[in-house]
Amino acid sequence: MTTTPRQLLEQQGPIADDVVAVRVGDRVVDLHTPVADDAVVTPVLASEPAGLKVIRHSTAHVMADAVQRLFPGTQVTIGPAIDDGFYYDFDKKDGGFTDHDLGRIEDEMRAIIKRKSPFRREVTTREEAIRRFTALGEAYKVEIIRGFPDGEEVSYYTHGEPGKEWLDVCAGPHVPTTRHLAAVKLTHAAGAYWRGVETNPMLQRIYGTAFHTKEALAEHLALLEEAKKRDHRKLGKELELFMFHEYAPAMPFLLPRGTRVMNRLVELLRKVYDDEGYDEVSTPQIFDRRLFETSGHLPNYRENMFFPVTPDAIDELVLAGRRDDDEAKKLYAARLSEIERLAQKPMNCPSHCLIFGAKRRSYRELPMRLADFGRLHRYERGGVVHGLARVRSFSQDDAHIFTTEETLEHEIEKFLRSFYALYELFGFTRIDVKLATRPEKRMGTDEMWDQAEGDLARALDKAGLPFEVTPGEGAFYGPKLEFHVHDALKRSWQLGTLQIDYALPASFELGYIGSDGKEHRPIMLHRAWYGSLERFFAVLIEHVGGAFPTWLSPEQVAVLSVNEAQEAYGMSVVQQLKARGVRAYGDFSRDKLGAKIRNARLMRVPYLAVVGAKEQELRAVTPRSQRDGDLPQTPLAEFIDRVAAEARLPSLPSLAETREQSSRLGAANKSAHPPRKEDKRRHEWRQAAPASIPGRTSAVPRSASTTASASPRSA
RNA sequence: GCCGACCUAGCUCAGUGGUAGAGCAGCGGUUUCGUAAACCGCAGGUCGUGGGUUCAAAUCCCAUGGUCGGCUCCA
Repeated sequence: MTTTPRQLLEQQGPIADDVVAVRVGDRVVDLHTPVADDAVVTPVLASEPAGLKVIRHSTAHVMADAVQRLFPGTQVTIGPAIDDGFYYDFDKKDGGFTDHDLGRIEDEMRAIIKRKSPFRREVTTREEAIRRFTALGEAYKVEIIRGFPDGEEVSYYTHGEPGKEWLDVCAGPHVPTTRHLAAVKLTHAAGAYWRGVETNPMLQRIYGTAFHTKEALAEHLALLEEAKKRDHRKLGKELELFMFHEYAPAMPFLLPRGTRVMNRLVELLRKVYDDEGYDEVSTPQIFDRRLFETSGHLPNYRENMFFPVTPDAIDELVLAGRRDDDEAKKLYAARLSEIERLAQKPMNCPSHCLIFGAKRRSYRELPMRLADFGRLHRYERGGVVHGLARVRSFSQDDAHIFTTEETLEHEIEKFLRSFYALYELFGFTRIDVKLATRPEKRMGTDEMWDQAEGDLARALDKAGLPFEVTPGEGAFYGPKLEFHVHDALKRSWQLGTLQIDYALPASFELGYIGSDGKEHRPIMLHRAWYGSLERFFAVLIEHVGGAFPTWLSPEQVAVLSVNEAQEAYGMSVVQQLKARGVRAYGDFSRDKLGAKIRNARLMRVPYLAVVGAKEQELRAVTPRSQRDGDLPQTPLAEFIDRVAAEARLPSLPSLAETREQSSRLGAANKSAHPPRKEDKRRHEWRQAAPASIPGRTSAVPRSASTTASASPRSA
């Protein structure tokens, strides 16, 4: 094979400037990699995703080159293209890279790019490559090459002026020359373990991004800025939804406005629970350790648990420690173990097993669905906590379903249908499904795991849901279905989950009497739709940019007076709204109307109702909607009817309706609610389905220039 | 937990060895005003905390808490 794609393309005519590689079958290769003489090659353009990937990977090489020029002695490791850019990991002798360093590196990269040197590919033997990189002092590269099978060819790439080429082991492909690297930006530096293993040395990673044009790069950076404005931590502070304090790190305080939203989220679920046969329970926070020995949490989950200690236990330990005789040493050891006598619950499942096991159960009681909004505490290491999305104290829409083999499949189906109906209601359309299989640390037999993993995979197939298998990521008691949704900055968070558990019913020796009069063991499902309420709240805040739909909003109407003469009328408007269950407040301060509007808009109040002299006289209001802007003056009674209707808790479509939906799960952007019958007047209000969240259009204030761009999906 | 950065008034941020600042919010007054910020004044900080260096520390050094970006780990 001596023919290059460049030659093949040239036979078809001159090669366009923006061709960075070619596609041969499924492979993307560069223009100078030899291919079969009769290969069918199609150009890969700089602007298409595959082309951008080539550009970014090539940029990573140039960055590594720049780093080694500026910081001699720094070793290179790996540097792949990733979703929105690339990174390269370095072993730098004296600590990490500063922001100042990043600027210098970027300048150096521009200088390298300006020289327009070609990327060249060479092939050598494994042994020769090892010799070559050993001579360069690149220990990590040598380790990588040693990992290749014996006798395998090794390709490497160079760029740069002759005699000063920069060299990297690499499968490619790369752009023809550095000329194609038009727009480059280094974003941040961070530590990363070599090969991602915590016990390996910490390397220094630089993240960057690159595009085919400067305009595309600028657009991407603007998008990131826009996304940062939706960060739930920022909005949580601005909108007074929640706060943190260093006296309770990573444990959120939900403020009045945030609590109102959360309560609505829970109210909605309680209604669904009623429809679907769940029974809510409430269980203790602190247990004797024996519970978690039985459940397997102590052997498998201890590192994530808090252990409360009584003052007696501490005092006795201190006293025993003060004495210095043999008996005291024995006493001390005994007291020390007492310290861990109590444990704060990290999950609800053990309590629910106790409830199930508390009396003789009949098959007639199954499926038994126990729901629990109880607060959980999990010790999380300092570096992993993240706003409301990863906390140490949280609650879940947790429920455990005790079921028979026969009804298991039906229960899973029911879970999936309601899950998708719920998420569609909130406007989440991009949901990644993962099937997490048996971890190393686990309970139960392999047969149980085979069974449970198979059950879940079959249920997904039956629902027509594409999913990814993540081996070893399951819970210690059973495999998990995980439902992941992205935040504003495209970080993916697991929200809902469904887990099949054969292990805990066995550990707790749970049983029920079947219709045959014999004792049988139930199967347990652990399930949550929202997952952690706090995390769901975080993702929801970012999804809607702080502008909640009316039914969820902490305040639904702000009544604004034009001047003090309307205060009495305004107060009566607020009272009448409240009487109809609408969360309303009045702003009768001496501010100008413009200022009142600004304040209410900043707090994302869905409806403003302006009352001036005209409105007072006509018993009317002039509304303005967060979503639709100014609305015509409306009689008060009509306004109240309208808002009260929109403020009501939405209902999930019935199971029959969702059956149809579940067959098109993942279909984008369809409203859960068909448009209602509208009369003329309603039409003026530009009715949208009240329950669906307009995340893509009005989630950020209208004044923002790139309204749609803040959506994580549109990037 | 690891690597790096950051922490100044309620919030957003200036201030890099020599007397702690601004805007907004708050409070007091003036203004009564029609769709995104009226005007004047007042008050507010042992510069996260604890040590150290120095004649002198918000500023330099060490420790510690918290936060942020990643890594690892998870709802």
